[in-house]
Amino acid sequence: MSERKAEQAAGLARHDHSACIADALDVVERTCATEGLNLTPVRRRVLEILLETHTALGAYDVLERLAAEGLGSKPPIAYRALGFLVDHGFAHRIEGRNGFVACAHPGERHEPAFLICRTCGRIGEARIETAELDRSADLSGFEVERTVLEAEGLCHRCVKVS
Amino acid sequence: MSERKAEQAAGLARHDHSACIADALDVVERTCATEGLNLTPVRRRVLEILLETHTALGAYDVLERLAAEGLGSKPPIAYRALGFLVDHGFAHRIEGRNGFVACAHPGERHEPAFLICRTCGRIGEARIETAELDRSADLSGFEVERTVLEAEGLCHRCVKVS
DNA sequence: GGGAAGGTTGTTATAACATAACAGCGCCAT
DNA sequence: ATGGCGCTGTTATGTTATAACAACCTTCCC
Ligand SMILES: [Zn+2]
Ligand SMILES: [Zn+2]
Ligand SMILES: [Zn+2]
Ligand SMILES: [Zn+2]
Repeated sequence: MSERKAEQAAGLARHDHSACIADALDVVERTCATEGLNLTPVRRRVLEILLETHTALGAYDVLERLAAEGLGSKPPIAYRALGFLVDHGFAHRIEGRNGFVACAHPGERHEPAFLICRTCGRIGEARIETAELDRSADLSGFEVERTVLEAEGLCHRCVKVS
Repeated sequence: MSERKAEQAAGLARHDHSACIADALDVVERTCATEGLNLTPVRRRVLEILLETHTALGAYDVLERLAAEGLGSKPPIAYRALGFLVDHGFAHRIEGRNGFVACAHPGERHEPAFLICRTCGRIGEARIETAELDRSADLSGFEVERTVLEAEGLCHRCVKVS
């Protein structure tokens, strides 16, 4: 340990969001192409909807958008598309909010960690760090398969305001 | 950093569970006494119910038990008691399961981390380690207030079986 | 072509989780 | 005694998620 560099969480800092969306879509399209995944119109549209904002959207929020566009109006439509995106790492579920965000690092194998602003709802995605938990798990003979790490607090903007 | 010792997660290892329950109840009772908290019959009973098992119970599981004992039959009864326990650190919410567990370290100020077995459902509670996340948060100017850390996998028993 | 298999969508219905809002009651301090 | 406060009781409703099955399409094989 020691000199590993932490990096800024993606999504919270000022950035070119149009490029952010275009890049993500591009990576997901390529990944689906090379891995034989079927990025259907509904799935693609749900990804676009998630990409519009760095906040967590509920399945029913997404569904409302889909319905307005004639792409489906029943819960399973939204849940299935979201399930596809989450299963393949193109989106993540935010447990603390019963919601979903587009992945900020699609195509890179990673375990995500989130910084969630309780005021404005914006979410930054970092990479995970669980060294001590892993040690604790080892001691218990526990085999970790998946880790949920969500930090709630105030983003740089909302800290100033409060 | 460096020589900090990781500890085994509480709850997964073999232990004297009767003592585990009695100790927890005792600590909570003392804490309530010294802090002027009102550990009412419903609240105490809900804590006991949670303490019976190191797995996550849903609010409706708890409610069923309460109802069978004539202590209340409507959702708010369970949610309010669970809310009290969580607010004062006597129980924790497990986001990934929409459930609740009794705290394994009541009375000690701590941020919990959980090891959740996907097969048997047992949950171990460790203390948290988020050094790198905190660094990442700092870089983003993010002020962390609360952290959810839940690792899912196989406990030592279930690893052997599979 | 016929037809089975697999994958996606469409739809109904219901399950599971959570809270708003208000009424009533006991306690206790003014 | 009465007004405030904290807790419980209750109704009603809101929100999130899934089971189950029907319909349709493409692919692939006979
Ligand atoms: Zn962006
Ligand atoms: Zn914010
Ligand atoms: Zn125990
Ligand atoms: Zn297990």
